[in-house]
Amino acid sequence: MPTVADDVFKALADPTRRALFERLARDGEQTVHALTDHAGVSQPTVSKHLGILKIANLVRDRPEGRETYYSAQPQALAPLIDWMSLYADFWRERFDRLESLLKKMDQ
Amino acid sequence: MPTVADDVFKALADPTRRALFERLARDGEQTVHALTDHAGVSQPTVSKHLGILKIANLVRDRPEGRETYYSAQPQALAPLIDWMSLYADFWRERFDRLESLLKKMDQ
DNA sequence: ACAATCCATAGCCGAATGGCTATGGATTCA
DNA sequence: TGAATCCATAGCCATTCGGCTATGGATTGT
Repeated sequence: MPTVADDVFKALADPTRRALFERLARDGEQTVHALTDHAGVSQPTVSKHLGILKIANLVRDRPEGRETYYSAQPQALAPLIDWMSLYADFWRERFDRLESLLKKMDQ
Repeated sequence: MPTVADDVFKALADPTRRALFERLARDGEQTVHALTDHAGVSQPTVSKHLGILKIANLVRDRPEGRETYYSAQPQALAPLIDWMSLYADFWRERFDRLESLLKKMDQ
């Protein structure tokens, strides 16, 4: 059953990609070069990971001259929220807050 | 950055494993044999996947005679919620800022 | 104009992944 | 007791994955 959530789950399954996403979410839009400086892997590897994150809509790119600025798109986490909502009986409070935030941001 | 969330993300990255978890969460505790009947893969493959889910604490096994009953442990999703909540906070900040800005502009 | 920088793509490689069959121990049934 | 069932493990194989270097187009700086 390949779903929409599949790309997102797979994209976030790798620690390097999660770190890239985390950094973009925390520190805001930045270039591939800036990301590479802190990623601990080569620039082509960073580019490849960003490509996978982009397919999952977790990041967005904004080319500007010879540079490309990437930024996080946390709304792309929504499919995960949807999927987990089926099993979320336990942490109901935390979850409700998160979900309503996402819906607000989606508008 | 290998975190606690890593096992959970990796475990859920595979569609077959997600389907197993979904079925256990939806229909409750059941044997490997019952799971195999609906998984579309062989029994050893199901067992292997269950092993990975178990390492991530997403399922629990209860041997009984020659059978083994598995059940879902949705609490194991908590690390994912926690991870995502980091970005919920991030969103709320920005959202709150935007909201207050809009109010100011409205005056 | 030339040199340097940024980044994406291509191509390679070893390790991990997800599937299978074969097997065998443990249990249950006839 | 003997046959059948349940399930985990082992071992195999093809594919995917995550890293690298090499390269080259585009842009920017000198």
